Amino acid sequence: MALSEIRPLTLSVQVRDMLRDQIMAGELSPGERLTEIDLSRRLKVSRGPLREAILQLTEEGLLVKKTYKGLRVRSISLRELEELYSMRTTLERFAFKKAWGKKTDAALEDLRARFDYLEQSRNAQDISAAVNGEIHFHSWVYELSNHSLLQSHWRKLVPLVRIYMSIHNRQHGVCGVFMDANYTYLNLVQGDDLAAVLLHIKDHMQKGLDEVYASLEVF
Amino acid sequence: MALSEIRPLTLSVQVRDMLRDQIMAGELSPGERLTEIDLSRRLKVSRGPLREAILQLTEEGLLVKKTYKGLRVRSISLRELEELYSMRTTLERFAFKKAWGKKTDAALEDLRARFDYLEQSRNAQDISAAVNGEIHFHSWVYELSNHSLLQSHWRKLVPLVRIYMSIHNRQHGVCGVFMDANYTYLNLVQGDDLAAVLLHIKDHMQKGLDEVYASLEVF
DNA sequence: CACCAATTAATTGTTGACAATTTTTAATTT
DNA sequence: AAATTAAAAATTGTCAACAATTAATTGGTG
Repeated sequence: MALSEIRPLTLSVQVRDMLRDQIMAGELSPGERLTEIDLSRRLKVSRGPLREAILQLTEEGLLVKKTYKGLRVRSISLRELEELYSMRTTLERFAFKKAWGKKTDAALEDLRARFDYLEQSRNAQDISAAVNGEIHFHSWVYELSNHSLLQSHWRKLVPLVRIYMSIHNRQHGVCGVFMDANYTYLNLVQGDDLAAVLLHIKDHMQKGLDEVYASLEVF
Repeated sequence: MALSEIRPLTLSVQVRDMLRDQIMAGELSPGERLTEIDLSRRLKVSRGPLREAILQLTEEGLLVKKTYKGLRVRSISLRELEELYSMRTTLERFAFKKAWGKKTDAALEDLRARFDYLEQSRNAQDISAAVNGEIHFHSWVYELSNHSLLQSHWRKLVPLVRIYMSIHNRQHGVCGVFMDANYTYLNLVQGDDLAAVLLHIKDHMQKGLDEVYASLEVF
């Protein structure tokens, strides 16, 4: 078994992860103005590592920064929503093309396990766990593709996906038609028809987009 | 005319751009170990903004950082090369699907201008300008697609593309079969057959990959 | 001479103070 | 009272010193 090297947890990565969680949990609302001084006081950390954390979250698209002006939690627009879904469709279809030849029994067993975890979290009404589960479920194909550049682009997308999912879940509750689509997804992937999977992804994404569109009408 | 807001040039962005240029010009060779102290002395800047610059270049994939261990200029592998080209194929085909309906005479005129600039730079044997020109030429479709998320993923890819191009050019000189492919590309884009463009991109990328593969044999 | 341990040096991570810039407040004028 | 300007407070950007960790050196031992 290959041990992955562990590195010391620097403050800046701890702060980064902490802030990311808070943003995705909605404790810092979209559009909200943040100040470094306040954050450093609340997190009990000096501004050096805090600024490094902020810089990374800015690159991830969770924060927006303007020189000498300040810092805001990213707010979302319908346009960005549409872009996110079309981008994800493209990458996920590409991932399946790359991964299809690498399917093994063990890999499929892994996917079923991820599905079970997701189902469990949704049944337990645990929003945070459900979002994590959904991400983990859909990460499967990216990992199987064994394409590290593609994986890094998927990781770049994940924070946005999480934001949108948490919005969706807050509006609709954790139970929804999403789960049916995931079930179809699981069955198709276990089958032999790559084209059907690719088609389903397109439909599934479109359905998700329509749902969140409807949620946002309220705003 | 809409004026784009200008922001003060902070040290960290100046340092970031400076370092990126040096890496892409090959003045800092792949695999080379860098120390913050040395860099801060040479750039006459304290380590604060330097570290922010380093962090960003790390996110871009130009540098590799390990906690408490140090910093290296990213080195490249054949595997990463293959990944880069397949990723770029996927994104560029997606961009064309999005952009195809937005083609106008003005946009095509713009593309021709980018082609002319590229041709000029190559004829002048100016490697740096040629790489810039190639990037600018291929950025056209991403800009036309009007898909900002896609554009940000393309920007994420650009630094790697530049590295590979500069390697290619150093081995082959600035004149090569690339230019023929670009000419075909230009003509196809001016035509009406989207499918032909998509197919050409796949072929073009494969050709570029094969060429660079051959270059790397020497190593 | 090779090998190991302890010590020293060098490097990265963190901190608090200071400078540059922006925002807010207060005073002044019309 | 509204608008303008000047002072101040607050915030972001930068710096230099200190702590934590790693790499290099030295000295001893078989």
